[in-house]
Amino acid sequence: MARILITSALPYINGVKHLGNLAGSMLPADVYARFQRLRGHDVLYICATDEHGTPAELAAASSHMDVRAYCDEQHEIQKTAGDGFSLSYDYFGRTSNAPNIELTQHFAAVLEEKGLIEERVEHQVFSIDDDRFLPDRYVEGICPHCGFERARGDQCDNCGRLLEPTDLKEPYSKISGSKNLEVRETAHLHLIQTKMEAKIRAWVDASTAWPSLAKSIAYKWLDEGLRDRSITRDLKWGVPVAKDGVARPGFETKVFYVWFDAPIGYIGATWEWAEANNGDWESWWRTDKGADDVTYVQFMGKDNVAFHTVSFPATILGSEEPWKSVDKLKAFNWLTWYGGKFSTSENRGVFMDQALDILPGDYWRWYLTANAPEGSDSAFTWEHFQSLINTDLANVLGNYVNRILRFNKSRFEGVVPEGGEWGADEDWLAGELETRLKDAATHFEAMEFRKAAGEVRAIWALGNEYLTRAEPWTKFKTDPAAAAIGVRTALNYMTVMAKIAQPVIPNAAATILDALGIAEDARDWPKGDIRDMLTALPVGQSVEPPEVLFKKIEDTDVEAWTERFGGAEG
RNA sequence: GGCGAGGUAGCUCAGCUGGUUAGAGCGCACGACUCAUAAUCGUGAGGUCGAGAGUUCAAGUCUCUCCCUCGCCA
Repeated sequence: MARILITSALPYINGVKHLGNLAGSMLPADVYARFQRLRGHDVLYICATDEHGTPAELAAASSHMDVRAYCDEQHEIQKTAGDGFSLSYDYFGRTSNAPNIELTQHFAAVLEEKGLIEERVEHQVFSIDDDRFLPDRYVEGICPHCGFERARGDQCDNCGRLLEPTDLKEPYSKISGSKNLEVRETAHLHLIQTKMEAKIRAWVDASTAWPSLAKSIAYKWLDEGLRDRSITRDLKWGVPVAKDGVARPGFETKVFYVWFDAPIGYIGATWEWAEANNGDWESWWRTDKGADDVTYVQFMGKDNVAFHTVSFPATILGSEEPWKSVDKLKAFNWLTWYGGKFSTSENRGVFMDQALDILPGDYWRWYLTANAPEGSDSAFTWEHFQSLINTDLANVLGNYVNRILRFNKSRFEGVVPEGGEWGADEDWLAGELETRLKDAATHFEAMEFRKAAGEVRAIWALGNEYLTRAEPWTKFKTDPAAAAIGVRTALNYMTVMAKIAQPVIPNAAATILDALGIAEDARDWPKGDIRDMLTALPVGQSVEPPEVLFKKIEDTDVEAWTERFGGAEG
């Protein structure tokens, strides 16, 4: 039994995530976690909301809420949405909670001891009316180069030149529009990443279990040269710049910058899990305290790769403490909406809560796994969604369950029938299943989700092929015993179909296993002798057809959803 | 504008370090079957791999140029 630590990129607190976010980190992490649990491994799947930073403050302000209260509310909303998709976090924590605050302050202190943090004075724009320092991109004004009127403080959208906020003519606050600004000196802590470059490069070189997408992004950053980056901000909402409860002199009104404390949240959330479950978080994160046998797997979208391959490692490696660092890293491309990006304002795309309004989580889980944006960006379309759901879930899987259970009910009184001899058809089925089962496990293990889903689908289809060969409905007329072996094998096969479906569509799989009377503790990934697998159900056991597993998506549904959420014309 | 990703059957995508008749699923056509959610099973027709040039005995798979799409910086 291996110990596997799994984290999904932390969703930002600001609003419910859309399907692309789900597809690119939380869902595949969950599928992988479920698969590894079924394999009997000791899995810890951790996620959390990333709560600090200016966007959270502004969103709270526009909702006329205290930031903490806003985050409390949003955290619950995201937790609920995750539950709706059956995301099986062992813990869904918060970067604003005490463990993360303590850890963030700890890392800052240790990094400073190692000479990797320096205090430097910067000039930043302060908005008197907003009563706050403005991040560069929240200052706008006229570009000194091209005269564009809404240039940002970091760069001009029109001519593309990089700018400093102080370059802008007639600058104003993007937050309030106020022109009552001034430049103030403010000291900030900087992480001296330049000193870490060689160490990080060596670490990246040594990381073999990363896909090319992750490696190339990491090298791109390293090749361009790391920069020393500010890790504090003049904000109220965040991890206080303090040590042992005492604020650093001159930093009483400053907090750590969100990019520094967010990834530490993986560890913080594990600590939260430990407190809630009487667990030992250090045995997962400290290689000197038992984590040396842990395999750590991270899931993220491609926008997050640099933070996980360079920035966060700078923190971890820089501390020179025995922290666990990532072993396997799975990065996803974008799920696009008809080839373009999801957009709230333009009514393009579906958000997690809306998706659940329409259909249960399993439908989405199947589509997003079978169509995961692994090798390249992948386009969501209603038409594609409709065809995958109807074919794979309703017709191939759902109909199989229905046809065989109903046939069994009308011909064999709804119990696993007795009689008949294992024959050539059963040998054929067992042979096919043996290879496909291995392939499916291999693909799940390798985190190749499209291929894994494809193999699962192939195994489902195999059930229908077997029935075509066995044709119990024909044999029943002349030789009920011959029909019985067909039905009995088909029922046993259904247990395999459902068990391997569990990582992707856990609820539907549970419904099927319930119908077959499979005990909760007997639902692990199928293993052992194939023939045993296909003869395990006790003869005489009652099996009842469940309600329709998956309803079909009608053309009228697609029309209505296109109208509501956008589509080809959106 | 800079950077990145990509352009492979009607659609969504696979194609590792170049090498037999370029693959899958969906869709489509035809056939079979009738237990089942008009479901299922079988067979088949569809691409010369964005365009051009080059390297090579051999290129979708390497090089260059161009066109287009998408994303990030914004």
